[in-house]
Amino acid sequence: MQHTDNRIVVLSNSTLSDEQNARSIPVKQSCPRCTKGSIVTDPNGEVACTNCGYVVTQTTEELGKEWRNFSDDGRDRARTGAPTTLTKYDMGLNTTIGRGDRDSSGNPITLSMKTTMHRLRSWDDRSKFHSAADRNLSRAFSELNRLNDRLVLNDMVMEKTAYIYRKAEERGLTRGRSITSLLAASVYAACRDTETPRTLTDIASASNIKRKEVARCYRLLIRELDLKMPVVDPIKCISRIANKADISEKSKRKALQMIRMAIDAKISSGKGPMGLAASALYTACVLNGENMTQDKIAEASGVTSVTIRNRCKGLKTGLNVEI
DNA sequence: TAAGATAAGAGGGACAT
DNA sequence: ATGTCAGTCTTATCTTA
Repeated sequence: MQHTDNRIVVLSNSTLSDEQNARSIPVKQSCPRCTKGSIVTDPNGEVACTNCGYVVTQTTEELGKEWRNFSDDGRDRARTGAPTTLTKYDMGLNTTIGRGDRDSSGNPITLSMKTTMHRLRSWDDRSKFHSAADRNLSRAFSELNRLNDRLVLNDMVMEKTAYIYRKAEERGLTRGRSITSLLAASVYAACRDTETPRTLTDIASASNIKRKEVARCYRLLIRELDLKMPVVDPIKCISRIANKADISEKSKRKALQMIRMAIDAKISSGKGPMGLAASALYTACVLNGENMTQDKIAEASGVTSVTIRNRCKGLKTGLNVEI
């Protein structure tokens, strides 16, 4: 809210920062109507004149309870049901005919009414999927739940996956492709986007789809939906591998330092970040005299020991490191 | 047993046709 | 659209210390 001379401009609270809000609500201001009383904000958030009761704002926040009571005994405090989510084909906003066999007054319903209700319920269920797209989404999201069981994804990734899949469905990318592979690709994209550490191989094995198929669909999504993915940072890979392989803090720091040098020396471009991180860690361990084999790091990082050796060669020549 | 070397092959990106 | 090419990464196998 803003007071300018004797005009009062009411602004939506959301357009103001907290600081602005704090500054713009006056403690005392003379009333624009009676000019005798003063405008104050009462405990309920209502801004009104103390003399004539003139309310100067209509956009006060509701400060009372936000739940409602749907039962007689007052204990069933409900809000508005489950939150909406993109991971349901109808965003969780459906209505269903219940399965109870009593009417609204609690009396048992007759047998003929029971069969009628049963028939109505069937048709209600059948009419749920309004389009092929709804059916597609419904199947995709039940698949998503299965994947979630195996990959343990958080809500953020789930919602992001659903968002990406919906976009893909809108663009007609589902035509001629299996739901599962496109969904797996969406999951991978969501993981990449939220920087959740899941490899293509993880997702491929969880969804029983060949790695290259998931990769192909993933690239399709990136291309068709213009998705911008954060670049996988070898520095982030370092701590992941180090944790998995139980590598000391000292070697971790050393590896980080080497990665930074490698990036500066421009010998990192075109190389897989995991291989780079793995080789830096291995080299760091050797330099610190830690007992660590290439195979252990290879296992922890998901690249082969051959790759580690090749990257090590590059690091040695590029950074003049002697082992 | 770990490390290193080598070979063959897969798959994708860049580029030319 | 299709083919070629350089470069990366993988699997497999063998040698060396």
